Amino acid sequence: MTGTELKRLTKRRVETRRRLHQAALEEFAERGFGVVTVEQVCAAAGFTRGAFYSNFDSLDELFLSMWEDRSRALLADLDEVLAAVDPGEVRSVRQVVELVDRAVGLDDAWFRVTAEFSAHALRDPALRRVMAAREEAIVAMLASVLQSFLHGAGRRAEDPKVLALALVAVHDGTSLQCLTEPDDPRPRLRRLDLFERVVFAYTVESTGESA
Amino acid sequence: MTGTELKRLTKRRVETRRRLHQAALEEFAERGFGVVTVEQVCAAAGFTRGAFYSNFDSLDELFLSMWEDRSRALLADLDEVLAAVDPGEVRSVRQVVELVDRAVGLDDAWFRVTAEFSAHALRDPALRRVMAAREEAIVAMLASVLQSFLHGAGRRAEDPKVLALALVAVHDGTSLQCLTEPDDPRPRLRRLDLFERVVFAYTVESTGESA
DNA sequence: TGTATCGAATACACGGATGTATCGAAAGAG
DNA sequence: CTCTTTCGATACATCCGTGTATTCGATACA
Repeated sequence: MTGTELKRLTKRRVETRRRLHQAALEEFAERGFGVVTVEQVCAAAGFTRGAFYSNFDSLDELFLSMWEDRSRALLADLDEVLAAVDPGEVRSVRQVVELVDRAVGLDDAWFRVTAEFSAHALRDPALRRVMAAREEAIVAMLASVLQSFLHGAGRRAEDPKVLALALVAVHDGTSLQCLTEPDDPRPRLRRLDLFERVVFAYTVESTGESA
Repeated sequence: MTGTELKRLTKRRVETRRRLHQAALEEFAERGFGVVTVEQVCAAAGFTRGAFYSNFDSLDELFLSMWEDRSRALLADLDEVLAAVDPGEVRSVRQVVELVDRAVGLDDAWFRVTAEFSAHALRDPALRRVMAAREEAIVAMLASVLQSFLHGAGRRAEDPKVLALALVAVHDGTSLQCLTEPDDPRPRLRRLDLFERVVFAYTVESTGESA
């Protein structure tokens, strides 16, 4: 695996990469990138380094690949879950907030890994672009789904994207607070409350229908 | 420097530690913890590793020491700056927000280093406590100073600490957005806007005086 | 000024992670 | 079923960072 030459993605290869991704996620979450060695990831995946070097050039590449992959998967999941909701059943802003919060979830391992990814991205323009692209995708999805949910709650966002950006920022900031005090339920409650107030702050009453 | 034995802090020692702290901040911000070696930090500080091992046990210890030290210094600065403001001159929420935002600033290097510190803290209970303590100090300071500023703007927070916690979360989340797109001024503007709306969302009109 | 302590420089030994080159087994094509 | 290709395992050479033990200069103190 040298340079940018594309290897054919046979079934075996795909499976190997999948297991390495998974192992990388676990190891990086548990011990942290920069501490974990190639060999540790391989061991956790049940391989030797031969498999690794046949699939990736460096730990950095594996990290990026893993993060992008899982990032996509999570976004797709979120999209699916929210698409399955009947917008007609949403009656209040509080409901919207709880719905989205539940759908997003709060995965400790993933947040840890993402925190480190962010830290790296702040130093690497290429990674920054990756992060920016992902955020844009989230914002776009949120914006559209929020608008349809808020309709049922009798509200309308003036600029859905700005609202979505605000919610993402709040999500990031409060996640850190939640996971810094993992045994304390209060940050979770404050988070929901803040979500709700922000939604109100960026929406107006939508004249027309609603409860 | 083995174990927890306390070396007497002579002038020379203090100066050496200061330079190592400074060099660590720069190197970690530039290249990232986990990539930087002991030797690189020492070189950046104009020392060899002898000085390092005479003052610290490991890079981790230096990182923690440096972060705590600077963290304290920044908080003290912030306190000083805000204490110098005449609360009587604050007339609007917008002014409060801009004041605090200006005082906090947005130091790229410091944010990078803190991002990595957070990532580590999510894995290490001892570091988590350090972070929590610092957050508490910030919140306490913000809460008190906000209350006095808001008074001039004709508003009053029901629970100043909750407001402060919300603002800290918003600050963290939006900082990431700002530094992810360093050349785009819009995140900065959105940030101020979000601050302002959150302040309104967590305060009520204070009957009595004000403009 | 002489002496003792302190602190940073230097030298060295060790471990361990990386990446490559080679081999053998398993999967896939005809 | 055979032949070919692919891919992971193994072995090896190399490099680099660490931490310690020792030295030597500087600084404080009497």
